[in-house]
Amino acid sequence: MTTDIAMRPLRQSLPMALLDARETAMQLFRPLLAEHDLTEQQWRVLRVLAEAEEPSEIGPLADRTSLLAPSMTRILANLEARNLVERRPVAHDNRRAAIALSPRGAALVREIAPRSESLYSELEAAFGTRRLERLIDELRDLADLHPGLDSLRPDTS
Amino acid sequence: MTTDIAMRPLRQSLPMALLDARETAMQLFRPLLAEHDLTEQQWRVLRVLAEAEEPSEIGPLADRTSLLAPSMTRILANLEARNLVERRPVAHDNRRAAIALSPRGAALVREIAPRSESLYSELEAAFGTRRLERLIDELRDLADLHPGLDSLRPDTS
DNA sequence: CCGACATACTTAACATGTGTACTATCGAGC
DNA sequence: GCTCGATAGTACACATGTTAAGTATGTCGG
Repeated sequence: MTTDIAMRPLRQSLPMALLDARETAMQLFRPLLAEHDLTEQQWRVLRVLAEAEEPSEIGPLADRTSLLAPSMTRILANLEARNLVERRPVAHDNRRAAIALSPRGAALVREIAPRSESLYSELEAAFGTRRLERLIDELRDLADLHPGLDSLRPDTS
Repeated sequence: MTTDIAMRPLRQSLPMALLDARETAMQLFRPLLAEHDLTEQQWRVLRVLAEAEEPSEIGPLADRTSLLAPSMTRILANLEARNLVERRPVAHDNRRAAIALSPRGAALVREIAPRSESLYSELEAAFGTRRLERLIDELRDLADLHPGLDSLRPDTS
């Protein structure tokens, strides 16, 4: 045939398996977030701010939410406009800005969090709590390969 | 504190672990695709068409690539404009269209595929071939929960 | 036939992903 | 104080994700 390539079937590739698994998991949570007009990413930001319990600068916030800086800029503009977060200056450095949950944002987190945890429990029940734990450990190990994999890329000088 | 929510740390949540793992894996492949001005999604489409060896209708193509129909419409418009795929009518049904790899698209797949497989092998070497295999199996099982999880969602009638 | 319903896309609107470029500020030397 | 390089964040451009609405065609009962 014209093509005749020896390549792994797409279904057996890791990136595709990760994508499909994630999509399955998120379908469980998306309706809950949609009730409050939150995207998955907006919810991640609110969650991290709630965990932090104190204002976070934008860079570290992007790291902890696994969002890129340009996305973070837009998301914060959105959340700020809805009065869910507040932006504050940082002492002695006018480049930086710190973000804190507003009272309204904190209230929203308090409302959603228990329902989110409840859905998560059902996921654990369906897949197995221990099994899910082990799966997450494996995924974390894989994600931690990141620095090592860099050296395999062709453009590494 | 104002917030004081009992919620799983974001780092230990399955969706976040899946996201981070996927990002790590994709960083390995993105430079290769970028050399040919292909996005990850465009590459998935080309790959599936190459696997199929015959024209695929748009719906099934969207399923096999895990892309949504609106994304597929835009991606196909792009690939068609670059002469990488061709659109053909389907007999006896003018709603449908079939998509096939063009000669140029097939050549591109032949060029990229071996290098992609080579990178994948390095990933296997770094994480462990058997271990990666088991991980993918677990992810597939998780993705297959999908129909079962639907019944847990609040809007199920 | 024909009109209600279903099917296969497509379009539209808004949000995020991704790479690049830009601005403002900061810090270290001089 | 000034300059150069680094850092924090933003702006831009294009592609995709996600949901809802729209369009064309097909199918089936009456």
